[in-house]
Amino acid sequence: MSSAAEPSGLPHISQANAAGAEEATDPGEARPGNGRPLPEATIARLPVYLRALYTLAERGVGTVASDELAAAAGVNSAKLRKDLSHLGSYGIRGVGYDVDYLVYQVSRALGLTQKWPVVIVGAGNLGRALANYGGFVSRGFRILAVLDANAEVVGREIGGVTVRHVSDLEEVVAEGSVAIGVIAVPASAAQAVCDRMVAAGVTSILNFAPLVLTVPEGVDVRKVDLSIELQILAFHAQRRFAERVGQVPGSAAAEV
Amino acid sequence: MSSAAEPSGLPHISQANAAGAEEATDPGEARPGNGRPLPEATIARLPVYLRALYTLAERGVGTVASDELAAAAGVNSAKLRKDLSHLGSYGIRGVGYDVDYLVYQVSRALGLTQKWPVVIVGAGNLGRALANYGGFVSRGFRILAVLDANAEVVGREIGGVTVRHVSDLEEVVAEGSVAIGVIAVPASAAQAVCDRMVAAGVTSILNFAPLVLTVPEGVDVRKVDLSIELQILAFHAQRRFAERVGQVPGSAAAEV
DNA sequence: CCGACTTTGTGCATTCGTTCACAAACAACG
DNA sequence: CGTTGTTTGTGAACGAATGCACAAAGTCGG
Repeated sequence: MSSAAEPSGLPHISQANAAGAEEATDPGEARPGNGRPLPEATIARLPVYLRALYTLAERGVGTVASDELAAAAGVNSAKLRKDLSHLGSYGIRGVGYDVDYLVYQVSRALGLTQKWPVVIVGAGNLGRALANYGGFVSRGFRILAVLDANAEVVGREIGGVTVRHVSDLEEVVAEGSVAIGVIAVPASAAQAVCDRMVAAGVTSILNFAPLVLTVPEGVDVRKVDLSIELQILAFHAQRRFAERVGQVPGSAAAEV
Repeated sequence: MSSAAEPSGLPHISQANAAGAEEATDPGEARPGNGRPLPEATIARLPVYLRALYTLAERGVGTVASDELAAAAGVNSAKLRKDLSHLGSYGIRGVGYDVDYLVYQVSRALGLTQKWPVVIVGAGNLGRALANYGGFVSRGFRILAVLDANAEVVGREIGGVTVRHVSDLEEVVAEGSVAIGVIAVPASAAQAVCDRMVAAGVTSILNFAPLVLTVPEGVDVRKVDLSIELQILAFHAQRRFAERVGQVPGSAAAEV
């Protein structure tokens, strides 16, 4: 239903595919879709585009112009075009982008055409939220195991898998060739879990614990801090109030 | 409270305070600690510094050099110094920064010297995780209410407050002069909750639902997407694997 | 009181990211 | 087949952020 219908309107797809620009190094080309560094800022936005594209596809939209997609993703249209241009030339001038095709290209660029096995350590509220999170389970990732140190929760089922004890970490990583680990434990336990992950061979770690992890060279750590964004929000709110009142905040909320 | 003792070692504090650079517009000065725009990138890092500072303070550290603090926060020391210099000149050359004093200054810059009342909508796993999250409750924020549409969870206690029905949203916002709202509901319900928050007078919204919210001018929305970081991680993991195998990206490997 | 030493704060160069504005490319239509 | 209209892809100007490297400013020991 989505956008599989609309075969006649997409001559460029077969063309682009037939052109052989898919995998092989395109000689004479400015190698746009292949071995270009791909700016970090662009990488950070691709997931947003991807989500917007999925939404459009579900709604049955077959083709989308950069203006519309940009609006749906909440960015400038010029920025969107430049971002996508780094992946390659996948649009049709005068028409726009084919939604399904772009979904595929963005997914491929992000490395989501395969399903990455993920292990989550920590089955507290956050770990449970992650395991049940749509964006995790759906495209690109497969939760191989959820681990916890608390014997209380071991054995329960969360997000389709049964919680195992954290002592199984090395075993799980080895068995499933897990490269991505998610840390959703309290800050006090995070570094230890991290060390064990690294020792077991995990090379990419997503850290939700509020502390800076120390890892050896070659291991990629990204952190999501639930409170940092809130603090940034507070900063802007304060500034807005200060402007309005002409004073430091305090009149509005502090007295209550 | 840890390093509150150390009165003799801080001659500069009284000096800085006495200098009157605290609140009033300092004439002739380049107004460093006052009405300077304060770069967005700096704002985003201040919470990280603040956390590192709290950790140091708990450990009883009274003074810290930019190198150490930078290491604890995971950034370059030059960057740290430049960031802090935007707040004012709060270090002592040859010594470093007083931890407690810097905690206060960073908190003040972020607007966290007061406790912002926050309302959380959505008492699922994520909402519960947020309500129990240390960084939320501790300094700077006070969870005024947790709301949910599910009658099942209404009445339960989460993070020190009793869950109320989402229909009380307007009432809660008005009563508590709430300026910050957190959305932790499924994507399908998020825009509706957002609209009601805005209508009730909330001007800062932290969105955990995986969609782009539409808000009128003057409302500040920030989003935390739990899966975006994971996807960025996947990208780098893919690139690393591809390099190792000598597949797709050839330029990166060739450059090294 | 002075000289050696340490660490901050910042001017400057460079890199990275954003935005504008427009030519090239394509579809649509007569 | 040519003309018109639309939208992409990108060169170029601009702005923001990073990192270097060093002078200024302070401490500390004698």
